[in-house]
Amino acid sequence: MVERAADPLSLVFRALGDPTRREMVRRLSAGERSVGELAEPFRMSLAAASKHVQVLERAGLVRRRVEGRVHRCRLDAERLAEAQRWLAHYERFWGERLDALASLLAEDAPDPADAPPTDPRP
Amino acid sequence: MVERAADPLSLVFRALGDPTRREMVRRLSAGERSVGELAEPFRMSLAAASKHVQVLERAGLVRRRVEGRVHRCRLDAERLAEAQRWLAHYERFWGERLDALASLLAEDAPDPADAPPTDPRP
DNA sequence: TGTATCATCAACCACATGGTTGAACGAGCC
DNA sequence: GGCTCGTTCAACCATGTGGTTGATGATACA
Repeated sequence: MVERAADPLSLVFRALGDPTRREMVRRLSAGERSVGELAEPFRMSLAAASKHVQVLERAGLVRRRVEGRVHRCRLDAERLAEAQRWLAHYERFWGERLDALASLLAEDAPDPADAPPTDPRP
Repeated sequence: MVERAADPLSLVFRALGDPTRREMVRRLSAGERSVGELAEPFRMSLAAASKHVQVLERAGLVRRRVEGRVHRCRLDAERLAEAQRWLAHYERFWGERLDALASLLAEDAPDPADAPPTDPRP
């Protein structure tokens, strides 16, 4: 096994595949948090929480600003948006309502082929 | 380490965190496919592809109908929609345009608190 | 009946992941 | 200087993941 390229979209989806990290994202959506603040609600060591933050950071979901000895994290929603755009291609399968939304989106992000995103094959 | 509850949303995001499986989802969006057909584009054994299909199935993204000796798979988009709804709570972070879409959605799925989804804490 | 076909299962391998503890590092503060 | 605080690092452990090969089980077909 080799070739573990880890494309950005996979990193994002995998990062969101853990409830601890989703909760961190949720709390970051209310504003900046230090690593310690992010760790606080969880019954786990600070080191473990720190690793979760690193996963979010490597996925591009979180940016960090070191300020003295505290690391302040904030949400970077661009990757979240990419994940949502990937999912948006399948909206037509769960209702017309969302479909309308998709075409709204298509206006400012004109999608050449209206086909689902062709994720580069491995 | 125990307690690996594997909540549905985590299963969905983790299932989507692999390009092979995303490509399978993309191909399923064009219609039903047998496991063999799903495996065909990939340079991997049928057994490996079959495991990918099982991951999608356990995540609730795929449903399977056994018909003689072939297993016909089709996309079940409901879980995709759940993932998209989770992401939709963060739309306001990447632009007003999508925000409008979110409020459209809010009409038929009135969100009691307009706060981000509070994923049950571990 | 035999034989090919579609798919899974079982065992295995290498590496990733989520957690721990203890040590280390860098900043602030007395 | 020396202490504390916020955070990471390193080593370790158990389990999950993505792949392989070979055997097995049904089903279709000659």
